[in-house]
Amino acid sequence: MRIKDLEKQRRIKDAMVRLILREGIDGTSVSKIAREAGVSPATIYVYYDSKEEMLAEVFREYSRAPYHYLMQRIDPVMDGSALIEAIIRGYYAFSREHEEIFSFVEQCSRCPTLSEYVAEDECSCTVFDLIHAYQARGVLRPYSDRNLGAVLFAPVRFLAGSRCPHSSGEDQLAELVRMLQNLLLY
Amino acid sequence: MRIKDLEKQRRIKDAMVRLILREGIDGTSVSKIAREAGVSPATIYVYYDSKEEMLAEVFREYSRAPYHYLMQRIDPVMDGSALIEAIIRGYYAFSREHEEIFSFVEQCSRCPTLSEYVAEDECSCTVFDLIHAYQARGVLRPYSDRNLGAVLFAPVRFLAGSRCPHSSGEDQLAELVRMLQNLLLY
Amino acid sequence: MRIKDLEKQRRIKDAMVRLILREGIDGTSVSKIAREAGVSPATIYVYYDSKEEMLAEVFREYSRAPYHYLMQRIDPVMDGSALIEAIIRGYYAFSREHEEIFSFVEQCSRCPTLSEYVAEDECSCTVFDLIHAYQARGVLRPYSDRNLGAVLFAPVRFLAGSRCPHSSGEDQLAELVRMLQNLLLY
Amino acid sequence: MRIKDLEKQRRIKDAMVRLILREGIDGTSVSKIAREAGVSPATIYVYYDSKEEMLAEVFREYSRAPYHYLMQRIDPVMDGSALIEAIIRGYYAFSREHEEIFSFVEQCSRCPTLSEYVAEDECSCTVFDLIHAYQARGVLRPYSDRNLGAVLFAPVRFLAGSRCPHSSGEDQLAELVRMLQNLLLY
DNA sequence: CATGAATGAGAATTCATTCAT
DNA sequence: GATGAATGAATTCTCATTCAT
Repeated sequence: MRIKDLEKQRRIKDAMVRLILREGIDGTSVSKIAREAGVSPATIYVYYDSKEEMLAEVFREYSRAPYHYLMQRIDPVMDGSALIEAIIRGYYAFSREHEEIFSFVEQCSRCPTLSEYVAEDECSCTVFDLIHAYQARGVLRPYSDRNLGAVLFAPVRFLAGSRCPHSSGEDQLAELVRMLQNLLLY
Repeated sequence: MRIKDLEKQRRIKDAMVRLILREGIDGTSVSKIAREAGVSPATIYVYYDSKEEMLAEVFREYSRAPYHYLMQRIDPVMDGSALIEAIIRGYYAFSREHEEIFSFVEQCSRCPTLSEYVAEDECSCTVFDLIHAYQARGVLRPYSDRNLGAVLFAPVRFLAGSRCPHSSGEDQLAELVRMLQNLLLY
Repeated sequence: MRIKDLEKQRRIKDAMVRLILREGIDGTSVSKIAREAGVSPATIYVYYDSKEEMLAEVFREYSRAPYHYLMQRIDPVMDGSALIEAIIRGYYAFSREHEEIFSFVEQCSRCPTLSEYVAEDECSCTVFDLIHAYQARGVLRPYSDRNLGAVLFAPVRFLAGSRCPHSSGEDQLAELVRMLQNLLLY
Repeated sequence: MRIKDLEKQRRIKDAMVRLILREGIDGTSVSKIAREAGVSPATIYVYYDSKEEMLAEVFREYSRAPYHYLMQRIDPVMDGSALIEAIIRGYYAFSREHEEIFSFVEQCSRCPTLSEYVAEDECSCTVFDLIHAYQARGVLRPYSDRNLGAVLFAPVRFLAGSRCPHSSGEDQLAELVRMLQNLLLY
């Protein structure tokens, strides 16, 4: 027997995510994925039981990705101001550097049949562990996790999603950082 | 004759939006819409040239809906604090009362093939006209429109989209209102 | 709209039955049926909800066919001897003249997923009404319906199914007729 | 080594026959058989050249099974009456005790692409050798083999195949035995 | 205007089989 | 001998759309 080719599975996953960025979840078929990945449609079913399961599984996996990326750019000795800046900029940077993953997760989150596979707050939990520490030290105001998530991540998602040509992304982001520092720091 | 026509078109629109809430954009076909609306598939093509155009047209129309709804609940003589509360609560109320429309617009916004049909800021422009007035009067801080939109609407969209059973929506919302009042008012 | 073409439905049914005679139930696919019928595969789904339902429906319909055919060749004033001969020969004649239907029903009857759609005795009930009359008049021995069915029809089915080149079908049949006359008449 | 091989082949055969009872010949695929047998699909091709050949080979083998079973329950010193009873009851008993094999053979017999692999009369030849002896001794009437086969086995096959809940199988069978004794004995 | 019938193209998935180990 | 991976071809079925009435 041939051993399972993890490299092949990666190609399938990448192809899927790339296609979904280009053509949307509803424009992405198993055969297109197969063609893009350079395998036979049947091969995809060696790795996943169905299209739905494939989406769900990859969705689950990639949901954590931005927060993971984020955490690698955060140093726990930062002061509160730097922390907020790092979160905002890190999250935004991820959306730029991993556009396909970002768009993929966004689309899955909005899809009624998929959204229930992933609980948003499980993905971001390590970030919140960190935030809780800053709250405990009296650096960050003690807002609830959901609202913190709402004001920290949702606005960046919005900026990332709706590209606006007549405004510099940098200035935009800098302003947003300031706003959230005002809001969240003592 | 005219009334009957509009009535039929409305049934089609409603059916589509209802279906998309239930089964997602990629689980919604023309025949299903026709069945749900109680018309023939062919009839849909009397009113729209193609599925894509139908989605785009209704997307365009409904994109404005939440902001329109909002404006009806706002009185220009409110003070800044009440204004922010009205915006947050109004937007949230819309997401509750018109769940299908809300979910439909969300899904279309994330779909690469559809999102370009609608420029987000055109939808909310009347709200921003109002906000500009409050900014001019020195009531609201002079943040850029994009960031204002980002912090006012995106967080509510997030709360509306990710139903969280173990937290009172009301408390959540009240806190968010306070946060944004702190952030945006002088 | 075009009106439903009963002629087209007949072509589909005929094509299916013909194919199943030639290639067996497991060698018969929807596309093959469509090609044989000269329609598009999709058209088949205008008339039937699924392949399974199509088989079941036609099976149900054709299960009665041999008995119906039989009854048309029987005259209630026949004596018992002639009745038995007419039943045997009529049933056999059907198997010759409608080979595809005969084989189709046989195959469906043996298929676990289909056989439950049709109760054998409902198909032959009019024949048994007749037989009961002859039994009541003391012409035919009062054997149970199931065993009567078993000895009247099953042997003919067997002869019809296993073509035997080195024996004249006619002599065979004549002997079988005599046997059953001996068995069933007083 | 040898034992292991035969044991594996047996598992494959059993799995196939079991599946065909449950899901019909057209619902039975090589992979399903492999899963049911606990082997790899590829392993099946170690023992058989193709699916078709596997079916044919097992069909050929199992076609003799009921008659073989039968012969073990028959004592050549029985009188004619007992012989007939033994044949009917033995054949019926086989259909009960080896339901899968019985159904498998039935399905294969009706399948145009398989039926030609097996000549029915070769399977039952030892039974007919016996019958011929009884005929020569003037115990059984000298009907032709085909018609004898037709009235002895086909009716039992019919009873075995169409389970009838509202009639005792035992009474049914007893009556059938009597009928055939009347018919075949002097 | 309205429609059910019809369909070519394509969807997801499974098939029988072969390959590489 | 035995296997899981891999696949081209085929499966059932749905899709968006058009046609004829």
